[in-house]
Amino acid sequence: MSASAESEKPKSVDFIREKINADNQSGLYSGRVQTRFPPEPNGYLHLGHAKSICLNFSLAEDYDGVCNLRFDDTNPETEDQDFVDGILEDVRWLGYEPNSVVYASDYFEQLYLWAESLIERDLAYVDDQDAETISEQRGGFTTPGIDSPFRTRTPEENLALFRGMRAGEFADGEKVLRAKIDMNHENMQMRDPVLYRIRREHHVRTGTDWIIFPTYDWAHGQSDAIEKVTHSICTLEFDTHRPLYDWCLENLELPAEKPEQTEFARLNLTHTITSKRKLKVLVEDGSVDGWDDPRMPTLRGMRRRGYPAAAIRAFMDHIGVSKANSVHDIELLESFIRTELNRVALRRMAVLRPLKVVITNWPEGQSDMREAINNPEDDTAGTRQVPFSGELWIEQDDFALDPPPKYYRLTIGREVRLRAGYFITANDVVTDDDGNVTEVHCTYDPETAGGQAPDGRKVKATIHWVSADTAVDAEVHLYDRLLTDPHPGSGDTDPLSSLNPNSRETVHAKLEPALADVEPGQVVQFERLGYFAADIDDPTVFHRTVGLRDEWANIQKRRQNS
RNA sequence: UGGCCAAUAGUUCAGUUGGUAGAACGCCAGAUUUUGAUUCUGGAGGUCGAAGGUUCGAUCCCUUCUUGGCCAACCA
Repeated sequence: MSASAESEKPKSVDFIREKINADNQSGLYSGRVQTRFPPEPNGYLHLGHAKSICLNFSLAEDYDGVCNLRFDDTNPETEDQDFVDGILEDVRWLGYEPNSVVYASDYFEQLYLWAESLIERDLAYVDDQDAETISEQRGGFTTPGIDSPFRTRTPEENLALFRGMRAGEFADGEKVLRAKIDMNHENMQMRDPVLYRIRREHHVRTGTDWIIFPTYDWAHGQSDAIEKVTHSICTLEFDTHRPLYDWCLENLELPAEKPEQTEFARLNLTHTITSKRKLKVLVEDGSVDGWDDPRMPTLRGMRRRGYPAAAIRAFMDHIGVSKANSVHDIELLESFIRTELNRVALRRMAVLRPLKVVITNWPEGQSDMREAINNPEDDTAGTRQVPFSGELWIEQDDFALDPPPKYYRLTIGREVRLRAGYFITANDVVTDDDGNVTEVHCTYDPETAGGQAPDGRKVKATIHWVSADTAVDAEVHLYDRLLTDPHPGSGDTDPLSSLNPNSRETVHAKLEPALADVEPGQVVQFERLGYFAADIDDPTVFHRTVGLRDEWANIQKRRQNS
């Protein structure tokens, strides 16, 4: 996974690497490259975070640098230990080991001291007004702000008040510390932003030690500086915070060269939302089974679904980084999933919608073992024995009484191959009262054991099957897009309004016996159907990770459209 | 409404220190195939958002416009 291994042809350099190269050239950080992934532990990680993780960690790898995982735990209201644990687990699952795991809350004392030094230099003041008033005074894009009546307090007064805030002399919300910058600044972020607020809330790590908490703007750049981060990568919406990021750092004594913030466009995918708030709604209203539901774009959801971490990394590497807002097609991600799984997944046979086949010339009561290849892409995967008998399950789709044009599969009078088995010819059917086929009667050719005819005759189709007497029953979940709208939330619609009521279909499948032994979480290919992941908790349940490319489906679609 | 960011095949991105463009995915066709998969080969598909300007020459530089995104939380 190292940069040198996969960059045979000179890969074009993105704007972030361009900047790093320039910084290395100028010696700004003496060649050091340090990044960080800074999630707030208030939810589980999703695809959007994955882009940031891959970017930050691969930057560190490429430049022989360092990347930390830093929990931005500055707001005790929403944060939770479960999220801290879950995030660390997810980062490791994605394939990255942080240089160290750190917390913004580790720096609360330093941050506090720095705030006092700001006050001493008359660069910050305590404001007694409430949030609403402060917001009103901030003005608008075209109207200037208004100075707070408390803006002129002396440093001595402010220092005493700020210490009182820390000591618990004031109620929550009664006072805040604000930077003293410019209430007329064209950038709203610079109109005396709030640096500290009082919040008597239990903090996951500091408990009740602190009742004043730094805001993002006061904590983030300084945390970067304390850790000696060189390149602080964040998403586009923080670009207007950059002047504030710089202002804070320029007014403090730093332990190293000042880090610099660079913004990139976040990842958007068709049919997908990556808003933590919206995902939470889905979890809470029961639209999905939880944060790790296989339909969720969370890392836990994708893991349960069977998405290989390597495929997610390859996808992120492929889409690259830019400053252009973009919506990637989820099919592109899926193609990376298929490419990876095609390489590594064991082939097995499973029938999702079973139709009984009786082989009328099969010797009564005899059973047979067929040898099947485990993975044609990987010789070392070997073969396995699959039991065969006179009663089989095949896919309902693989038999047609009245076949459409170009249908290659089984129909009356036609011979097809059972994969790794025999050639069979359909002769007759049994139907129920409604005329549905419930059983197909076939004859097999004993000469075609293994799937080859000695006389060299060919068949058009090879279909999969499972012997009825040894079949393993399983519940299989088939997934469709969670949201039918390719661009959920566009044009002021509610992103969740296109929730697909049929995003999960459960079928009762028949599996070959070898599938009773899969490991929890293991992904296998059900031949001709797709890739399926054994559930992490209950490996008798399978989730369809992604289907195979399906030329037959395209043919039918085209026929329908014409 | 002010500021910032962006605009190149159907989609997402490369690219050209200014000489009219490439990849991946998708689509189509052929070959191979005991998965209608994989693999391989080929193909279709672009007035490089618009209008002006600078230049021998602009997709690239400049101006204006258009379109989209973000920003006015004691969230991050």
